Amino acid sequence: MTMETIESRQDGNITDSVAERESAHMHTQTGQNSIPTLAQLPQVTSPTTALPQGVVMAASPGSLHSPQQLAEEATRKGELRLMENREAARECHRKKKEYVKCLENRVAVLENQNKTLIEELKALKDLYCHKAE
DNA sequence: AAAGTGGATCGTCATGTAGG
DNA sequence: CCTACATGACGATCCACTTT
Repeated sequence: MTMETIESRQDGNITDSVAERESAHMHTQTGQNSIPTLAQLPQVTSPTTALPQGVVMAASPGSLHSPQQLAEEATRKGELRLMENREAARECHRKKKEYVKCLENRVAVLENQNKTLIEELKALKDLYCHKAE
């Protein structure tokens, strides 16, 4: 792992608040038959998409000439790409987690339905047997 | 108390895909 | 094509819990 990674790592505190947000959202997700696909899950556009400190907008491309300027531009682009992908990964992880929760929810619902149907079937069988006697 | 372990979260890289 | 975005895979780190 790079130094940049280590320095930019965050404590679990942030994830705690995210978990809270997600569980709050879950309670509104009680629709039975429609499990959205991963791609259909809602985007949460966080306000953190602003450029981080230290990432400076480039001058217009036409003003870059020297090798040094080109190198700086390349570095800047690399940093920008990393930052954007970091955001994308966060969002992707969040969506995946939500998707799994949806699936788990669905499993619970189906298990309940199954249980109910089994009981219903048993009751009907009993009824039928008694009538047959 | 220290070491070990498992789960959760995050960041990075590689790759696929859609839109311009 | 090129670019931006989404996502799977993977490794690093943290944290809570258990074992020694």
